[in-house]
Amino acid sequence: MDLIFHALADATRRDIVARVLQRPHSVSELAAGYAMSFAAVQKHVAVLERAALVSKERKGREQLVSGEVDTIARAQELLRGYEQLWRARVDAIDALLAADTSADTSADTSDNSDQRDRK
Amino acid sequence: MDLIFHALADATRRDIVARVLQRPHSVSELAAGYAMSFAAVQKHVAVLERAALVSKERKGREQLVSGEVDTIARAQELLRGYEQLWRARVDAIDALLAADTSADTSADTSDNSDQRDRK
DNA sequence: CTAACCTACAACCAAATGGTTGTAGAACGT
DNA sequence: ACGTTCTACAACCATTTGGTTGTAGGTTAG
Repeated sequence: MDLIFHALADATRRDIVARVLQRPHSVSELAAGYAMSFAAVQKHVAVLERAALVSKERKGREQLVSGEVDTIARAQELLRGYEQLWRARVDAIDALLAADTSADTSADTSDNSDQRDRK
Repeated sequence: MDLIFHALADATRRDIVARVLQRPHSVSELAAGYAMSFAAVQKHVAVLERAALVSKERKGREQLVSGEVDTIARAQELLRGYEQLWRARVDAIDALLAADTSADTSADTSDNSDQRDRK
């Protein structure tokens, strides 16, 4: 997972991912689009490949680079999990507030409010 | 965006994010959970703060660190955009295949296939 | 006031990153 | 067979990163 996010933490690499998701590109085809040496682009592709965000496939003398959407989905699910953690916290606060505003009708509300701060 | 993904490319920092999304923690409270010095955890928090993934708020002599869910949502949307690019490509291929199998009925299908490889 | 605690920041160090150039091997066109 | 093209990899360099220790400033407790 470290590899995935590290690979995405660079604008050039994100641009490469966006390109090869639309259609496979050869390495030199990709390199032509950036103001840096061929070897530099090659290294960026290697970083993406190490993170399984792209895959290379020999096609004659050139190497076709394609995007791996499954890996992107995995990263997305992790972020979604974080959002869920946050949502659970907000829901707990809301429940607490709701119990507070209707405290005059029910006698004791402390019996069901202690399962939210469990570690 | 570089800052966000770079900040998430470390297991310790991701763990910190998960913790403070559930409830705010002080820096020393966070540092107690990891096998490294206080200053190291402080640096990790600084990286997360620079990426706007967490925010600090003075509370007496300690500093409360909270998670910023909006920034997480922004990163998630970027990944979702990548998935959309991929999906558009697959749809185009499907359309191409569908046109291919029914090619004997329609004469030419190449007139509307040139707006997808624009830069 | 003094001691203990939480935080901030600087200096330092080993290792990784992001770029360069150069060399070398395969595959293709003529 | 030969030159060109595409790719891989090594060596090198400047900068950043992730960790350490040490010092110093505020804030709370006694």
